[in-house]
Amino acid sequence: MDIPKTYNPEEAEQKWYDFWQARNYFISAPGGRPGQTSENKKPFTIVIPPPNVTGALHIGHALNNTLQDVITRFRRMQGYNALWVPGTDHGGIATQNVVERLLLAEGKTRQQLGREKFLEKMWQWKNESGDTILNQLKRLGCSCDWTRTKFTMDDDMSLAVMAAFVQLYNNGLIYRGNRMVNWCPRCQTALADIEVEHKEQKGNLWYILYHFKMDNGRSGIGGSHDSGGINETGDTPYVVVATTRPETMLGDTAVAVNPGDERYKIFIGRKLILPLVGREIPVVADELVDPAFGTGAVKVTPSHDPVDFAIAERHKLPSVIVIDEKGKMTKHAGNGYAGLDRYDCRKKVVDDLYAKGLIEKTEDYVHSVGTCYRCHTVIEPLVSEQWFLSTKEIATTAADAVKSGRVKFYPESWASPCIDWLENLQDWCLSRQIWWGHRIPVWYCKNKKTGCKPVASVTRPPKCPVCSGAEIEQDPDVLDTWFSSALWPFTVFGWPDRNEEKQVSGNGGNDGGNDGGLRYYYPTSVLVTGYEILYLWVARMIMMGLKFMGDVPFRNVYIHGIVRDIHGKKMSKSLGNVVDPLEIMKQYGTDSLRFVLTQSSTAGRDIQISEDSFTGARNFCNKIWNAGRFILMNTTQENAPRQDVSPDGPSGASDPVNRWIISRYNECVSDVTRSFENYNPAEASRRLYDFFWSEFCDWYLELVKPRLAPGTKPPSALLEVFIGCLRMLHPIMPYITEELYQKVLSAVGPDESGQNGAFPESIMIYPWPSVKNEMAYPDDVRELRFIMELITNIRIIRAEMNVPVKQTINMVVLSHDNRVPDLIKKYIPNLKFMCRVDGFSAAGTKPARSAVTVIGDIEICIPLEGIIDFAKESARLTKTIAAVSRDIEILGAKLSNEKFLSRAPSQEVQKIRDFSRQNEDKLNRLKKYLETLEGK
RNA sequence: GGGCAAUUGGCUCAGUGGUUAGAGCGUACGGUUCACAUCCGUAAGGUCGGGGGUUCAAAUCCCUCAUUGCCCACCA
Repeated sequence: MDIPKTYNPEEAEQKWYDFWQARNYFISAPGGRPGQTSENKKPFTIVIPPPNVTGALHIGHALNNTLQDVITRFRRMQGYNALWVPGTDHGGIATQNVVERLLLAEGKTRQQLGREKFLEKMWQWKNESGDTILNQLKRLGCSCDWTRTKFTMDDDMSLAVMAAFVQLYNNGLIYRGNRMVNWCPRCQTALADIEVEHKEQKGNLWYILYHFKMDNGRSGIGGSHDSGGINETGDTPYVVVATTRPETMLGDTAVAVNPGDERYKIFIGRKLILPLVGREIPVVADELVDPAFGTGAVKVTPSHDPVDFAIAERHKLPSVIVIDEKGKMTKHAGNGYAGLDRYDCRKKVVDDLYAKGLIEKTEDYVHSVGTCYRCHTVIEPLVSEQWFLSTKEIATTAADAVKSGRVKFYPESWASPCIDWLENLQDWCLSRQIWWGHRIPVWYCKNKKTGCKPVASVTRPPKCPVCSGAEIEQDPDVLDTWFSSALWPFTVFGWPDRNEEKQVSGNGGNDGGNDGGLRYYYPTSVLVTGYEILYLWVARMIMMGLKFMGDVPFRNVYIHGIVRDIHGKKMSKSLGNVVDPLEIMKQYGTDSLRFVLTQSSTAGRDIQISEDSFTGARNFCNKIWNAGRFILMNTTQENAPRQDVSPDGPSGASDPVNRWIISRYNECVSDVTRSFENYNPAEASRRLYDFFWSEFCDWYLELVKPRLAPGTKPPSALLEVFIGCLRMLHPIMPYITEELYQKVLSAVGPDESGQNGAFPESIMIYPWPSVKNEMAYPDDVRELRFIMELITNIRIIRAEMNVPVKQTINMVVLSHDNRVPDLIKKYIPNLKFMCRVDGFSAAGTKPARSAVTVIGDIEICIPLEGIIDFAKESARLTKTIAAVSRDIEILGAKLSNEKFLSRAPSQEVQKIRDFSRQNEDKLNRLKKYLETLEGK
């Protein structure tokens, strides 16, 4: 077969992706995929963390989706009815912002367009570019069931969101209230607490004088202020308050102190005159005030600070709104300030206070300010009427589910932050003052006189259902985009419509995917996601899943980190350190990208990569490719095996080399399977890399070469183990494995029956390799290990003694084992191979027997028998004994080498003696310990 | 202020009580007709952040300190 020297990814990728899709391999229904007879397979389900429709595939998506695909493909091969549900999220504010920016480029705003027209634009944009990221996922090889693709604002999905809202509303868990919320002045909407990002910012702490109202009515401004927080010495006593936001003082309605603070006790209840404004405000006592901060007296601005809001509620203080929803000062800010931007106003207030001598001092102060997670504008806390979800009850249930292990986290360390968050959760502000999203399904009676209560309903009632007559209007706000996301694990399966249907039958019929399979697929098996949306999304899904489905949405959560550049910096366009997965796929192949991401993804930890990382992966692809090339060059229709790995192949059982590689292969299967099952694909990929390259290629293929004389059949293990490796590599590197597998298929050709025997039509549906314990050959493994060590030692000695490669030498091998001569004959039977191993290539004229001569035994021998017998009591101890006894074996080998090294420096000899002594010590201590055990 | 994670060779990372602590990249030396120079062979390079403890045995478990990063919090 004519195979190019290097693997060409681009050629293979599109071809095989189309091939898989054409055969419906990705499709899953409760009864299996179309054309598949129902086999009572267990489901294995993943729902995608839906990327925003705005998204273009970045490296984070690539990591997230590669991991999901690896797990899905693995489980599918393992015999599960594997389903990976794809979809996209409407992305609320983020998406609206994108379109608003586009509009702005045309010089328009959404307000100018109006709600209806603007939404048309949104949909138009969504329809044009919303599939971009899904197509990029296909490029990445994702084996999603595309027939189930969902969008959070699809009609059925929207209805489900409405239904969820109405149910919560009717359960009394959703309420409308005037509360302090995080307001983004740029996005012009409320945000949930979790959507606020806190950033350290340099600022100032201004110490402002608030004078007491004098009995005679004077405000006392202009008095002396040479002392600290309180001044009563002059005729104008005052209190000093510290603030980082002086502009909010215009809305102050009190000054608060801690009730236990002796300094201020006598002032509680007295009146102050608010500087610049002249309003009378009281001094109140509240526990929330920290006496140690600033002066211990705090200004209270109920409208613009959450703590102050709470204080005001307790003390029934009035509130004055001085900042509006655009971040500008209101008319209540007073003359000279109204209409100013909040920061301009801050400056002016400070200037004015200075001018009046009312600022005691200014300190530099670093504090964290809340910013909008979508546009990074500084949040303004504002009181406004919003919809809230009361979370206490459902969050507690969710926390319990995590505590009891109904949801397991990988790594476990993420469980407790999740529990903590749930247990301290404040009510969730659900409403957003934007247009793109699920409009809140609450309807108000237009007839104000009747005083009808608002009604929540999935569909629009024709008239007000309360007074059954008046026109109605819908609440203008939309729901937080994360509300629909929280419902995702069951709405994608058709909730609520099919909630009841399939409960009894369990394994529903094969109706080609019309049935969402809610009860069959839910709870899903695993959620794969980054830790950055643990609270935003994961915790909320658990709450909603338990609320609506009565069970957790997923049994396992695999948390991965974020991808950083090689210096540990976050990737960003402005830093220019972005690794573009599309570019990587183009340059190195999709499999290289997937391999790097899989291999470096230790659960829960960030990974650092640079473009260089992909060179190694590409080389690995090429290694696989060339191993395949070599094997295919030796495979024909006549000599090909037609079954899974077996020692009974034509020349398999008779040759210890094959028994060795089969044993090692079996160990590899066992390890890799366990790693995948434990959600550790990184470990699996490293194990495969090592086995394939360092054992299969470096040793087995080299050992096999001399056995491939023209006219002989290659050992069946050669092809069988190779295919086995391809199968295990397939979840990680789907394309190259399929490409090579297909080449094998055509080399093998159909058997007598006209079929490919045991070989399925695609590696994707080839059942996962099983461990065959009956094919473990520990004796052969031990012997081969010895031979490999021997050959390595010969290489070392040659290199150390600067023996040119082409020069043949006489070697003496010392061993304590008199089977060694036979072993060497057995494994290195002919001259050609010997020369290869030794690095002789051209001048290998001497026969093997004179190149390697074996004599004698080693001198060092410490009796171990007694201890070993005793140690049988404990496997752990046996392991230790094995370790120590091996120390001594190696010591023997080193001492043997010493004889070769006729010019070995005395230093080296000393090293060996030290080593010997250390091991004797180790052994003696162990002996002692064992004796004490025996005594007990 | 609270919490979590990390600290292993020049770099990026594996390694959750037991063989001589591993790999990739980088470095040095040597090698290509015969699957692969996207390759092969060999080497150098680590007192596993510091200190203390538990243990026959510690990179691994405990305590403590240090440094870095992240998350949370009503840092006025």
